[in-house]
Parts: sequence; structure tokens; C-alpha cells
Amino acid sequence: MEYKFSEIEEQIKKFWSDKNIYRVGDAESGKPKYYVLDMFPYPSGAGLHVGHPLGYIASDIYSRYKRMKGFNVLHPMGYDSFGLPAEQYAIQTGQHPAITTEQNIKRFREQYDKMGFCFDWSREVKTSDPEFYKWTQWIFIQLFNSWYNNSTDKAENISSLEKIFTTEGNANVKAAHAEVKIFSDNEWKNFSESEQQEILMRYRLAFLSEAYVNWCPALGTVLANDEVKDGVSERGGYPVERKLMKQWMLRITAYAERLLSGLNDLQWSESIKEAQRNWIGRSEGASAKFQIADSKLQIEVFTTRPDTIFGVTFLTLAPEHELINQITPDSHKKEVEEYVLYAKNRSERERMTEVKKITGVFTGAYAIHPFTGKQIPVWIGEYVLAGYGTGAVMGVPGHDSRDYGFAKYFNLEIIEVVKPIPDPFPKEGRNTGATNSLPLGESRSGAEAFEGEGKNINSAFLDGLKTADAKKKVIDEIEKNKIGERKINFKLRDAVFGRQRYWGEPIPVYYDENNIPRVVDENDLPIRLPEVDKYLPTETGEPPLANAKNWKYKNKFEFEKTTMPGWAGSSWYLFRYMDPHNKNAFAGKDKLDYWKQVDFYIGGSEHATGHLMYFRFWTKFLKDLGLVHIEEPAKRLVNQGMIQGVSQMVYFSKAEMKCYSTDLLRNSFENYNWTYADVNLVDAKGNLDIEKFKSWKPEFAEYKFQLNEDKKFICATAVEKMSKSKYNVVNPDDIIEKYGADCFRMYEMFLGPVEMSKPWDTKGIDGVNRFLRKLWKLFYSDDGKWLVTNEAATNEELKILHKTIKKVEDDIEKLSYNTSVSAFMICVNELTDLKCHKAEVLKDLLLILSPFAPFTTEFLWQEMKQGGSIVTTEFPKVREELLVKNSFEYPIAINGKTKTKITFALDKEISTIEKEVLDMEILKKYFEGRAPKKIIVVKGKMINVVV
RNA sequence: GCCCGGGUGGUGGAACUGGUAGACACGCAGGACUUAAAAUCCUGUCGCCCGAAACGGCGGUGCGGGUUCGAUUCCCGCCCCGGGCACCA
Repeated sequence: MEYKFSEIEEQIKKFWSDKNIYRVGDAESGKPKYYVLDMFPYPSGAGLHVGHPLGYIASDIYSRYKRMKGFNVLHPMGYDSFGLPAEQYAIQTGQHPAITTEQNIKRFREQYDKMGFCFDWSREVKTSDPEFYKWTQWIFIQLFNSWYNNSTDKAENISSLEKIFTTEGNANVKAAHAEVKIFSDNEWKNFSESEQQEILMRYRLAFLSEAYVNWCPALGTVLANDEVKDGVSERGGYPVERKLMKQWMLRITAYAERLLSGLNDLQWSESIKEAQRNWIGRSEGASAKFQIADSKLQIEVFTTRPDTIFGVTFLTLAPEHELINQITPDSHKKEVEEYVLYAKNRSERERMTEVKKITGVFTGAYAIHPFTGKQIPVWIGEYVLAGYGTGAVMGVPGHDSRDYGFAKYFNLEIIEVVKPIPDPFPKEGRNTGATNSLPLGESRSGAEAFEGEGKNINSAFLDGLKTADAKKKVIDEIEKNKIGERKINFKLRDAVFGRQRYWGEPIPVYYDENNIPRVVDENDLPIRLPEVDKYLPTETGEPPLANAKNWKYKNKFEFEKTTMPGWAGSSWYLFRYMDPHNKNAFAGKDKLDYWKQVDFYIGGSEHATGHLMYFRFWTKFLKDLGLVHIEEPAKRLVNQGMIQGVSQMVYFSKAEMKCYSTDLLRNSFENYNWTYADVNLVDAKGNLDIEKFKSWKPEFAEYKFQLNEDKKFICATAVEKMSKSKYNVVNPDDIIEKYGADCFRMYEMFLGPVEMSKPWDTKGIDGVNRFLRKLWKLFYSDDGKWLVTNEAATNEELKILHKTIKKVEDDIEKLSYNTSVSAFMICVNELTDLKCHKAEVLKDLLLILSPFAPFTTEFLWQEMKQGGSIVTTEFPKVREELLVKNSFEYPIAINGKTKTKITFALDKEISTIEKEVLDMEILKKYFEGRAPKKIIVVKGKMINVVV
């Protein structure tokens, strides 16, 4: 019988679906749980390319393996189906994004099914489904109704805060909040309703706030920080500018400390953890207030180097700083206003690309140094960011490179206050670890700012102290004199949550008769996305939802018109899979208790600072409310690498109207132009199908094609990202059609470690294809006879089998799938050599191979009449006793170079081995008459003789 | 600039915790089968040198040093590639 994978796949697919084999139960299964999750895909119109399934295959193998190991495995799939592309398409064509999205989901589903993934589709979720976004809105309401209590270090209901305000005011409240004035209980009671609500808004975890946001005019919406890369939008690459806008935001900064410390215990890749640490950007230091001369005003700065305070020669304010107007004397108003205007009109992009450019202006005002009493000038500079710290810095040009650059440029005073301590034990050729340290005796004059640690000079009471001690001492002084306080700052900013877009979850907020924002009643959820006749903003610049007719809460109140960002639904979806059809809660308590958290999460590293941050934030929030019992959503995270494309290029000369086979050009490429050729027009050996190329790119129809000596036309290649525009996309459907799903799955794994990026090269797939055919031949002869016998297996055969079981088991745990595929190949090669067709061996081989090649193994399992399904059968146990070795072939090295091999029993005395080795005749010639100095015997490893 | 990864044959990659570098494949070369092709099977395949062959010699894991009986693996200093962050006080 021939190996006809497409028939097998059809038959087995039906077998599984008839048996409902992938249906996953909950606690009643009586088994320990294991939760494997793939990152939520956005169903794009392009479908999947060969790179996407990499992670899915890896998680699928793991899920199948865990299931065979006795776990109740949850391995669900769904869609993050709100998003920009469908909406952009809607704007262009008028087609409702829901329709486009549905079509794309259908296509994704077809592709998933072909690959034989063990998803339990009865648990499928879609973020754009009202049954799903009802709970996204519900969580938003909880965020709105919560504040973060820094004393208990958790989120609490806003009512507890109101109670405190009523009994004692806000003076002693430790909370994450925007700037508020201190008020007493009586004052609170006398505030109007809207004043009270205005204050509460400054404490809520979901809040409306006026802030500088990333505005993207081309997309017509604001973006969160992680959605902006290099000053342009991550999606589409459109310019982004800073704009002051009233926006819904989430107070993720309240969780900064927990988001940071929680990283330590996670089994995530170091690079992702580092990316998150940098993004959170915790720094310790102090705030200090500088009095403005002849004024009651003070300017507060934040610094991580309070020990350098005696080196302060100026202050710099961000152009957006709110005190600028008040401190600037009339004499300097004009220049200052001009400068502020200039800075304001510079886009984020310009600012970023011109980082080196130094700009600034003197305000005309002076501040008083809190310790020396000296007057120092107050400047405005673009290098100071409004959103970080206090928006003002103390200029220490001696010990900060930016301050140094600024001072040099504007000719401001520079004072040295920290001297580096020379390394007393300099190690030759070694990095001492100290940054910027100078060799002993070298002077610092004319050098740049020294940013390292050292000893204080020119610093009054700090003189002679080492940096760490000076910091401590100066902060004590600062606090004692009420100049400022010890402070921790974070780079992390609150997340902009509203989007001026149509295709997203409506924010469940309305505005009452006093225009106070209120969340809707939970019983009114979901607030459905209304129909609109066009998806663009209104003529008055309102978001698309303002186009909806008769869309009012309780028929009279205006709804909020912005929608939630793409990452809203994906911030909590892990819980919905546990209980996807629950009508009364986002997930039932019993389900949450059983499934707890994701044990194994797999997805791309591009989500390091976006999704993975919000995902953790929402989980922590839900935990604070007692709704879930876990602090972190995913214990172990693996980032699959990218599968790159191999682009094919044709070199040509326009003048000659001629294309050249690449091997003819050698080193003269620069004299020619090139153009992409679709990878599908090039055969496995790099040979271009010229006729097809001509009809694909008609502008080359009249060109001559210069072939090489073998009468071939060879394309140049480059490894690049797989993308439509590079014509290097390989579609998994084509591969599956040609080689079958099992072969596709195994080949993707065989390509290399899951975490690494690598180019897709279809050529290599033949190796895996041959392997599957060889496997088949252990079961069927060429003329279709069933070969499997019930003969007892020999020791040698069992050894081969159990060696493979052990290897595969270890490899799966380590996700080293490429080496398990090798192990299978070795096993089948060895069994083929022994002509082994014994059921005893083959049955276990099928079992261990089944997570990789589920279709073929299930088919053969059924042919072997083993009963049940291979999917639900137990993973075979290694019989270690078969693998015990009693002798070892030692490599014998002379001075570390292997010369020969000798076998010794493993329990042989080392001293006996030493003696025997030294007496060996073949080794004598290597000694060249010298007496061996030393012999090293490492049991079971090797022997080395030193002469 | 800073922070993470990574660099091994023509190609993808393997090598436990410092112990035989190049497993397993692809490709290539040669051969068998065939009228022929496909498929399949066999042999060889890191480089150089000697040789009829060797279970001969030398070199070799980006480069230069070091530690060690022994280094792809550990340490120091560089180079290159990929990714992230980027005036964060």
C-alpha cells in the first residue's frame, strides 16, 4: 500500500471529529491541569504564511505530549478580531468590518484545520463578539470603580476612598493618582458633585485626563506608547505628533513596582524580561525644590544623583513646563514664547532624529541653590521631557553628559564635584567594570562629564564621601530641610485607552446631565457597537461612533464616542477560554480555580512591551479584586523565532534590455539593476522559469535572458522578512498539498530550535518526506503487504526504541524538537537496517511520534488494531535497564588530541586502566621516547595522556 | 550610544555540567536498478598535506589573547549580524 497522506489526513480528521477527540473537560476529568496558550492572532486578510505556524506546531506538540503524560490539557484558539486593517478596508470599500473579519476568520480556521492542531474549538472566542466584549467592558467598569491604595498595595473599590475623604480628607491617603490639592473632610463635603467627581477621576484606574498623547493624523487616532516605533505608528508607519487631548487612560503606573518585581520569578526569556524592565524604567533618587529668586514659586526637580547637587549651575525646564509663563520676566517673554512655540511644533519624529541637536533658551529667571544660596539661571531645553519626573532637571554639567553638552553650547559654568576613585588593583587586559574611569594621575580638565561613581569634592558637607554615602547623606539633609524627599521614578507612562476609531469595543461610559462621565449599569452590558453609515470621523472631527443615529444611553445620555484599543480584549482572554460560554461572569469561579493560569505561553517577541505588559497588569488588577487567584498570567513564555523568506532577484541592464543569470556577473553587480522574482517562479535549484516571469512582469517581455553554461538562469537570493512586497511568501497550504500536514509539521520543527529565526527553504523538506516513507515501509511492503508481526523483539531492537523514547522525551521538555526529529530518523534508519517489523517496537514508536505526525501515526495505530485513539493513549515509559551500558569505548588523547579508541568495562578500576593504557604498544610512537608525565581518566568520557 | 540574542562545512543545524567538533538532514559527486526518467538503494563529502589505503600528519567552531591535562563551551579585549530601547535626569 502506498503512503497517500491526503487520503489518510481526510480519513483521520473525520475519525477525530466523530469521536470529538479534542473536547477538553474541566475539573471533573480528575486529572491535573495543564494550560497551553498561543498568542491571540489577529485574523488578517493575507492568511497564514509558512512562518506563522511555527509557534502553533510547537505548542501543539507540547499539548499532545502533555496529554499523553496524563494531564488534562487546555489548548484553545480564538481571534483578536477587532483591529485597524478591517476598518481601513471598511473605509475604502464601505464593507462592514464584521463581514471582512468573519471571512478572514473562516480562512484562518481552514488553514488551522489542515495542520491538524488539537484545539478544542468548542472554546473558540472572538474579541469582537458581544458575548466576549461584554466582559471586556465589564472589566473596564471595575477599573473605573477602583483606585490603587499604596498602603495595602492593591486596587480597592472607589467607595473606600470616598469614605476616607468624608471622614478625614485626602491628606493621609497614599494612592496612585494624578496631581490633587490637599483637602479636609469638611472641604470634601462642601465640594459640588462635579468637583467631587473631578477629584475622584484623579484616583480612578480608568480615568479621563488631559495629557500629551501620540496623535496619528493619518490613522485619525491616538496611540499608546508601545504602538509608536521611531516616531511613526507601528501599524502603517505614519508620522505621530504630540497633542494635548482629553483621553481615557489606564493607570498602569500604579502597578509599576509589581510589574517589575514579578518578573523575577517568571520563566520567560531574559530578553523579554529585560525589555520590560527597561520599559518600566525604575530609578531611585530624590526630588528637590529650588526657590525662584524674588518669587514665591518653586521648581521641583528629580535626580538620581542628589550627591552632585553642589555641581548644579543651572536648571532646565521642559518646554511644556507649566511655570514657564509665571517665572519669565517681561524682558525675556518674546524669546521664550518663540522657543516654546518652536518646540511645540516639532513632531516626535523630528525630536528623535535630531537628538544630538542642542536647543534652548534662557528664561531670565534665577533660582536659589538650596544649600549654597547662590543664584543659578533657569533655562528651557528640549532635552528635558515633560512626561518624566517633574519635567525639570538640575543642570550638573560636570557629571551628566546632556547637561554638559547644554552647558558647553550655551557657555554655562561647569563645576567638578565627584572625583573618580582609581582602581587599586587594575587587572591587565581586563575591564574594571567602572564606567568612564580614568587611569591614575590623569587630570580631568577638558574631559567630558564624568558620570561614574567616586568621591565628592567641592561639596561642603559631602566632601570626601563615596557616591553611595553622599547620596544617603544629602537625601537626609534634603528631607531634614524640607527641600524635597527620597523618590522613585518610573519611565512607564499611563496607557492611553481611547481610540478615535470604529472597530473596537465601545467604552461603557455615558455623560450625565451635568456632563459628568459615568459608567453604565452592569445590567446594560454589552453596549453594542452601533451601526454607522460611514467609518470616518464626522465633519466636526468627532470619532466615527458619532455618526451613529439614535445612539443614546437610556435614550437621553450621550455615550462616550471613542472605542477601546486593540489590546483590550487580549489583556484578559486567557480567562475566557476557561469558561467561554458563561453568561454570568467572565469565567466561573470553579473554572478559574481549576485552570488558574497559563502554564506555557508561546508567541512572538514583538509583544514584549505591549500585550505582555497589559496582560500582566489586568491579571494583577483582577487578582486585587479577588476575582482570580494568580498574580501572573503566564508562568513560562517562549518566543518563537521568525521564519524568514528567501527572496529571489533577477539582475538586468535596462540599456541592454538584457537579464543575466547571477553566476555570470561575479563581482560586477553594482553595474546592474535588480528586481524581485516571485519565489514560486524559481525551482528548487534557483533556476528561473523565464516564460512565467515574463508574463508575470510584462515589462520584461522583450528582454533577452543570458543563460549560464548549464543553460540555466540562476537568480540571486537574499534572506529577508517574509512579506508580500518581497514576493517571497510561501504558503503552508501549498506545502501541505504537496507533502502532507505531518511532513510540514515535522519539517518546520526540523529546521532548528523554536526560538531561533531561520530562513524557509523548501528544498530540505525532502529529508522529512523520505523519513515518513521509510517509516511507512516498516509497516507495508512495496506491494502493499502488511509486514507487522507479533514476534518478540530482540534486545537490540528494544534498545534502539528506548534510547529514542528517552531522547524524545527529554527533547520535548526542552522544546528541542529539531533534535527529536533527528532521533526519529536515526531510530527508523536503524530499525530498517535490522528489518524490524515487530508490533512490540512499532507500537511504541508510533506513540512517541504521534505529537509530531498525528495523522500518519493515528492511521497506522488503527491499522495495528490497537483500539481507541492514539491521541488519548499513554506515552510509553522508558525502560532504563535496557540502556545501562557496561563498557565504554574511550577516546585516547595525547596532549588533548584524540589518537585512538579502546574499550574498557565501566566498572574497571581507574588505576588498572591507567596502567593498561600506558603499556599499550600503539601509543608508544606518540611518546617519542618521552616518559608520560600524567594520565587523566574520566570515567565514561575519555582518557588523556600528557607527555 | 545602551541593553539583549547570535556567529560552527556549500546550506539548515548537532555536541550532556569543560571531555571524540560537524550528529541528523539538504545539496553535491560517483555508482546500482531502469530503454529512459521519477522513485529507491549504496558510497563519498570541513580544509590542506602524504599516500594504494590507513582506525596517517597538520590546521580548523568570527578575530586576538588567557585559564586548563583538555575550550564551540569559562575569562578578557575586539569584529560582524539580528532584535529591542533611545535626550528617562
